[in-house]
Amino acid sequence: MQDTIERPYHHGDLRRALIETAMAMLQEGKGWQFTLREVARRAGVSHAAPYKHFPDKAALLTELALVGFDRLREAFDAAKPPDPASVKDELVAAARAYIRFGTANPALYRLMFSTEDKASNIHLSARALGAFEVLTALLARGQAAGVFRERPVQGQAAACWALCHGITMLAIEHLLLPEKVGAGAVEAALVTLFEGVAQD
Amino acid sequence: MQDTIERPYHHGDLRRALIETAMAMLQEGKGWQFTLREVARRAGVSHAAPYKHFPDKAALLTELALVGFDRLREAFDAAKPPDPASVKDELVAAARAYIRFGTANPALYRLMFSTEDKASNIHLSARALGAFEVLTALLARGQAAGVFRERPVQGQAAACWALCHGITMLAIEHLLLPEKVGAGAVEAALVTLFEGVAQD
DNA sequence: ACCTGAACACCGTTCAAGT
DNA sequence: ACCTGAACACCGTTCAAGT
Repeated sequence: MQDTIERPYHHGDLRRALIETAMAMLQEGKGWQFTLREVARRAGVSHAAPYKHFPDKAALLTELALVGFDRLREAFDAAKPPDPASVKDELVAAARAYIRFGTANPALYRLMFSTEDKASNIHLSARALGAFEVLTALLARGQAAGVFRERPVQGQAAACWALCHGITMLAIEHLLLPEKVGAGAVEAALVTLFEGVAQD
Repeated sequence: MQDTIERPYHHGDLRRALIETAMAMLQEGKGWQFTLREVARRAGVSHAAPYKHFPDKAALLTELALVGFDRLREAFDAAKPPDPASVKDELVAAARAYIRFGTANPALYRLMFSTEDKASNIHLSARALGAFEVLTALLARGQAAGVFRERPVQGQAAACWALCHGITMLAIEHLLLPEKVGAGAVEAALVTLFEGVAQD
């Protein structure tokens, strides 16, 4: 939106500005291959300034991924159906929210789930697995209610996560095009998943 | 294995040598971020020589991905159960072979399914969707035999593909660690998938 | 405490020139 | 036809020096 911001010698909050600028560039197209030097340029500082706030580019990417996981959680919360809802509806809503988040933010989603270009994935896996635990809790409730098949929850959760992750990734890479894979492939895939999870 | 090969001014088959060297470097660790200059170095030619065989680095990456799809198909063929086998066994074998291929060749698999760093994905999507068609044929046979639920095959195939792709990707990124997600999460996830596909 | 400017060791890519 | 060497316009990262 805005171009270089006018500022004094000291940028008020350069760290935040760098994150925001980098996030904008990430979404803009070329993925995480944006240039640290251009981030600095857009933020209106010298190309060396970012190194006072991040040890290297990988650290900035990690920061972006963490923001991504926060936003994913917000998307979940926003998608949660109003209170008296069946577990099944909750699962459906969560799955749809997940896929929508990923396809709406392809570069960010890819970054969140790729280790090869980021620093210590320890915080990242922590957040990813946080979401995973919400999922297992949901499935456990469904099993207790007799709505879902009684299977080891971890495996059931892995199936749900993997299917949603897979759909999201394939959609991002334009491999679920309707003319090849059929219109509504996403919806249909979810049906098969739910038939595997739900009690007959 | 071997270091720089001795050769005369004209490398016998530089194109093939470049592909092989690049593939080795891809597998070696740092993913597709290997350097074209180092590929040339290892192949024993100047850093400009590759440009006589590939327009740019993206083209070489595309070539590697194509080789990857060929190898995936070979893995499928090798995993196909001996002739008098149930469709169900065929599906199980194919799924396991798929996941094993991906986890055994993480960098290659990632490359095969990421558009952002490669040139024209048209040949690539063609090969990916070729595998997809094998899958739909398999599912159609299963439906005809009354073993699988009667659902639009494209959607059922999308579910199978997405789940396997998701498991593979998550495993590659070390997010299916047994201590977090439970031992045998992969097997368990496949069970849930098959329960969604198979007729009760 | 925070930022700059010059410098280092690299890239990918191009192109005239060599064999 | 195939390859080299120098050159261009970049990177990420470092570090002494400025404010």
